[in-house]
Amino acid sequence: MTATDVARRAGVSQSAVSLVMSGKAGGRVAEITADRIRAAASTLGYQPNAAARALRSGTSSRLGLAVLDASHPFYGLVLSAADEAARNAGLSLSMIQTRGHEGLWEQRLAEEFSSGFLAGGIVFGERLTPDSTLRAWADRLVFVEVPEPGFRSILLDTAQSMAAVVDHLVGLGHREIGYFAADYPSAVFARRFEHCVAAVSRLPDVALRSEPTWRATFDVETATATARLLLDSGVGAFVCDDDLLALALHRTAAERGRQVPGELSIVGFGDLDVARLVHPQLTTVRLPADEIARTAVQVLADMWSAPPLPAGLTLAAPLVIRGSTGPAATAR
Amino acid sequence: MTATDVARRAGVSQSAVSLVMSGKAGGRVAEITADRIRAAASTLGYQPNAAARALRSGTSSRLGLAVLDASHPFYGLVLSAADEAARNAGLSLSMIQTRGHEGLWEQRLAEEFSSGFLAGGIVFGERLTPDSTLRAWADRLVFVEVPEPGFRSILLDTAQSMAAVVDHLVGLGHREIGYFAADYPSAVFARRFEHCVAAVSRLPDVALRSEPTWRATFDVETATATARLLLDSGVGAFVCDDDLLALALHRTAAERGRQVPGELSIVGFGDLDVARLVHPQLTTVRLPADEIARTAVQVLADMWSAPPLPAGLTLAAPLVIRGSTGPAATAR
DNA sequence: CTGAAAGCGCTTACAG
DNA sequence: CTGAAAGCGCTTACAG
Repeated sequence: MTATDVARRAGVSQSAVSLVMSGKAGGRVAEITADRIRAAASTLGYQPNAAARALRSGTSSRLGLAVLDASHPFYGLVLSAADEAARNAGLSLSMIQTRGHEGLWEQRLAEEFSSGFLAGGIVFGERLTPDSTLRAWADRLVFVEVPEPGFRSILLDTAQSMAAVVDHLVGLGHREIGYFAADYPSAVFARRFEHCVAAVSRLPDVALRSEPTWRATFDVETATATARLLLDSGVGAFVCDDDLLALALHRTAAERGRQVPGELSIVGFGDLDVARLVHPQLTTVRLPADEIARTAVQVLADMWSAPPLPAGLTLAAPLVIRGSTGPAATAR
Repeated sequence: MTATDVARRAGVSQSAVSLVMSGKAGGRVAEITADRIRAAASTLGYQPNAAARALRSGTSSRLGLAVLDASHPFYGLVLSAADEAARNAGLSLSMIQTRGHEGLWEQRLAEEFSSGFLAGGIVFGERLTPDSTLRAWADRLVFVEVPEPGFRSILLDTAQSMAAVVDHLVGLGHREIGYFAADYPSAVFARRFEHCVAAVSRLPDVALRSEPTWRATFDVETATATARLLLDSGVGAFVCDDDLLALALHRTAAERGRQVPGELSIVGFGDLDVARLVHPQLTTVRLPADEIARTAVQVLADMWSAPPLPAGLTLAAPLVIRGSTGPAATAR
């Protein structure tokens, strides 16, 4: 089933079929002829061959989305939102997971660009290696959450978020704040911690406590083991790099009969659905997955259809106050 | 950067480059020549054009994975596991979300087959429409969780799982079991409910209660609203179509001060990470995302390299007993 | 407004 | 063992 088959059936040339099917017929094919072609294509169930189109034109209508870890619920939200945004823009979406593809995902993405598979790409929370082949496609890439010099980026105002988190806890009377860190090398978490340090250092009489052992991967067992250390520390308020870590702490506290928020305040990062599926519900920083995804898709879509947006955009990540934070025990 | 460039640099023909790069040179190209070609390709950073390859050969090394809803954590696990399994088999993976693409995902998948983009496809929890264009690719597709006549399938033994769930609850003294249903038209949930009905009907003196209003989408607000109805019913044990529904019930019970498992037993479906991030941890049926994904990838990989596996495989989905189920209040 | 033709970068018989 | 050549199904100047 090729354009030639459709052309034969409609009694026209293959070129005419191509023009009509690709929507570039405007004024170049008589409307009545175009109708005949569309009817024939529909009858035969014709679908243009994407490989041939990509090879010949070097373009496609597909976006690539690179995420750290497809199994983390946050990226599920991103993926779903990006899929919808892409569909609305007449594009389709292809995901690539970078974790487990270290040193390979850039090459694979580059290969898909040079093959004409991808029109653009969105990279979440990753940096490029110094001599990455991807650097040749700077005009088709958007980086999210971690800025990459020379590329467009969409950042989150986590400085602001952390200031709100710290102010909230201090307002509740907490003077010592612990930090529960994610044990991954990603720059995303490094930035969160730095911003928390900065937010605390604005205030006199407030201390941020972090220990080398106060870090965990998102694996439940590991996170739970670390959570026990945090509980033993006696610190009354914790900021966590991720909702999953916050929930591990939340659960371990419940298991030990430590009241949340009476004896322990917990703040997460992400605002996953599960942040509202525990009691008390989790106070957390909302990372706007849908807004990020929509914006990233739009930045790419605009690259070839409208004046470019500014190279760097920063989105707000607001603090959502729920039940897991409360007055410091000493303040009551 | 094409094969011709590499050929020029290595002083050979473009055909020789193609043979070497595609690994089909065995005995047809002198080893010393092949080395020269690989060196030249490496120096130039050559990567074969996938679109040209797909167009010419009609084959690729990419699998398509269709899931209902990329934002549900379960599919994150599936995606991540399938990605790893595909990588180990020398394949890559492309995801498509069916929710939001109703009536379109089949067409898109078919288009990718006919374009030579996809070597095979895995379809999760979906049925084909009667005259789907995908039916032409029966030999490249595997259906998961919902059988599709004429296609290979990987099923879960949910009949067995539900029997274990019901026996567990009955063993704890529960004689009335409520069913918290997922409000989606998918055959997946219809099967779970049927199997639960069958499991209960084996036993005298045990009743399954389900009401038209006892159903919810996975949206936290909706699930919570329904959970309140369930709590009002006075039923002491609930089987839920999904962990997310179970957690909504779990949380709502905690909010109202209803003891779990003292006054209410809850069983989920899925065994997501979050099932262990609440207190008490959730008793649930473990859906083996990793095993499913590995098996599906292997079935497809074997299609073109080994004797085919039996057309239908059934994997166990074991009950994992944790803290959210306990003796019936009346039994104590 | 319409069609014949070149060519995208590969793979793969085929001839040497 | 090596290379010249056809052809996958499109897009896109180009000629009419």
